[in-house]
Amino acid sequence: MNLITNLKKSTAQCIHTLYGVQISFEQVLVNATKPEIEGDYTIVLFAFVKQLGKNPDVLGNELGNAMLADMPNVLTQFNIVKGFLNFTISNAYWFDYLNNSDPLHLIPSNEYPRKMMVEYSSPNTNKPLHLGHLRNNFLGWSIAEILKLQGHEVVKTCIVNDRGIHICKSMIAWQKFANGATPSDTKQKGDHFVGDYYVKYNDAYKAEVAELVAGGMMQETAEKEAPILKGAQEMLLKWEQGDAATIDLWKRMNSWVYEGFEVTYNKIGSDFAKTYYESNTYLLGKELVNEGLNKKVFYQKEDSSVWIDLTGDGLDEKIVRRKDGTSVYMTQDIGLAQLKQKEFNTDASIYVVGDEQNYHFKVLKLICQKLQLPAADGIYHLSYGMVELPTGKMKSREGTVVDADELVDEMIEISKQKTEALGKVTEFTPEQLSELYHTIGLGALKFFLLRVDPKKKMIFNPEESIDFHGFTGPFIQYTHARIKSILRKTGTSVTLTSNELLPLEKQLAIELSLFPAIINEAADTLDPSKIAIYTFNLAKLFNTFYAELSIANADSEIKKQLRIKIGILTAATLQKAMHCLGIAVPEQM
RNA sequence: GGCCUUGUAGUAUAAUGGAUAGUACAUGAGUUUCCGAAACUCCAAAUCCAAGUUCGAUUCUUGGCGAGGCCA
Repeated sequence: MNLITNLKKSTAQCIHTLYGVQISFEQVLVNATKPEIEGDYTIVLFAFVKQLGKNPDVLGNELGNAMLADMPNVLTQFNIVKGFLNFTISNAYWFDYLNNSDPLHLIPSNEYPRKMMVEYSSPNTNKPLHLGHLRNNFLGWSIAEILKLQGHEVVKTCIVNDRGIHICKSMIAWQKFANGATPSDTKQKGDHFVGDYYVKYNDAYKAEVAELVAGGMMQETAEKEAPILKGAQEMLLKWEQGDAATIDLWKRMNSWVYEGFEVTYNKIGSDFAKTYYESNTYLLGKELVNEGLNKKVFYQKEDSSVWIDLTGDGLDEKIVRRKDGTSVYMTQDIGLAQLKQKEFNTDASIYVVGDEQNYHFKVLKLICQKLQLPAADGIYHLSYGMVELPTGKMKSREGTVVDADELVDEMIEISKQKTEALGKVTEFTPEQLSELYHTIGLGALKFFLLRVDPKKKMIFNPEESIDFHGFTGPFIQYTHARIKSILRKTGTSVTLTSNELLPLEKQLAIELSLFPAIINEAADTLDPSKIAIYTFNLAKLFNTFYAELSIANADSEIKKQLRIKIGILTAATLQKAMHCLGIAVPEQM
């Protein structure tokens, strides 16, 4: 029951009755009319002009009149400008829309709910979360909420990269340099504590390499022969053999990291129905390789390594088992995909992973399809761009990362300062205040990371603090708080009686009516930035409306009732939309 | 070397092939006796280059230049 869809259908229908030509309603282009031109919605005629061999003005007139007759209660008039057919929508339509809209049911219920999995976050247990992880976490959480709002069932999962040579590096550094120290000894968060040893490993490694080179060794050889690297490699072997002491140390250090992660996840609001650990899943997929060989999806080379030939699909040949029988990342991922499918049986599975793995996921999906794994077609890669510094890529090895915990704390601190400076919130308890600072600080941060198209890489300048004005989270939070403040004074029970709408009132009704379509678009394209942009436009429009027209002191009681309803719907829409971005909106700020 | 992504005002961003390329920050000029100024109003400023397809190209195609990534 969406107006734009109805306009498209009517267009297709009228063209059919007028000229006997069948066109699909989806190819009709309907836009919002430019503000300078009279009308609300515009149909672009050019496409049909050619197809029907008609002059645009003649076609526009015939089509316009036919559509007026077809939708008499909705359309009041039309005009034609240079091949654009502009319709004015009746006030009665918008009045009905406002009158019938329920702030608790802004999104129509879904006739085809599905079960979807969103896998996101993917932390490493050798370092704390950084800004790139935040983008990942916010995107994953947001997509999950958007899908939920559409009525789907969503399972959030996380795969933790808790094994491998990089983990052994921080382990060996801890053995060598820590003297048995623990996070509680140094009063550090466990993930930061372990991350520091990862950095220490790299410092020691560099020093050892330099020393070997000074002793006359070739740089390349030195990089392979550094004792601390040898130690880490040995440790990995022991880990794989199940050596008790190694496993103990590994468990101990990982538990420190998980304690730290939990604090961060709580603070930023990430949660998971199930967490998978690579240490449990890295051997998965082995039997799938044999199965693939039997099905002739894979083939074996003379050295007994196993491959898949994807050249027919425009890709390369890809190895799935090395000649020594060990598996590769791809094999594990196929195995994990199968396991997740067994455990949750979802219709679709969305992986939130950086764009450096675009190729990997293309291959993963293709292999799963060729192996005919169930739901292989439902694999989607939500690919997002790197967050870079003005100086280039962030590297945790070199300590050039924007730490997630530090950034979050800084944002909370800034929101505290700004709130105190404005001095508007006076009767809050200390607990309420600290919750408010958290809401605003995280709102600014989340909005900042989600307002950009995910696939674009973004540059973050730590020197410039994240804004609180303009296209930002706090701007929208402020708009919401202001509406709520007014509604507290006017009350929220309303009866609408008049069809008359001023231009700004109508514009708001139009903007509000777009919300369900925006949610669908964001879900279809896996792009929360669509919602951020919409939310900003709605808030901005309301602020203009608010500056122009009084609500509580409206000229008449009729107008007051109408504007209160607009306020109620705007606040509810802002709240829902922001929730989709993982951002809370305060009642006061 | 092969493949993928990307290039819009000083900066950051938007635009299913459609009207005069939208918005924010920063800059400049204004708006508080009235519902919350974290707000509102106004000024100035941009599609990397070249060809092609089209009634129409920021968008599609090809080539060049720049940035980033993946596979060896």
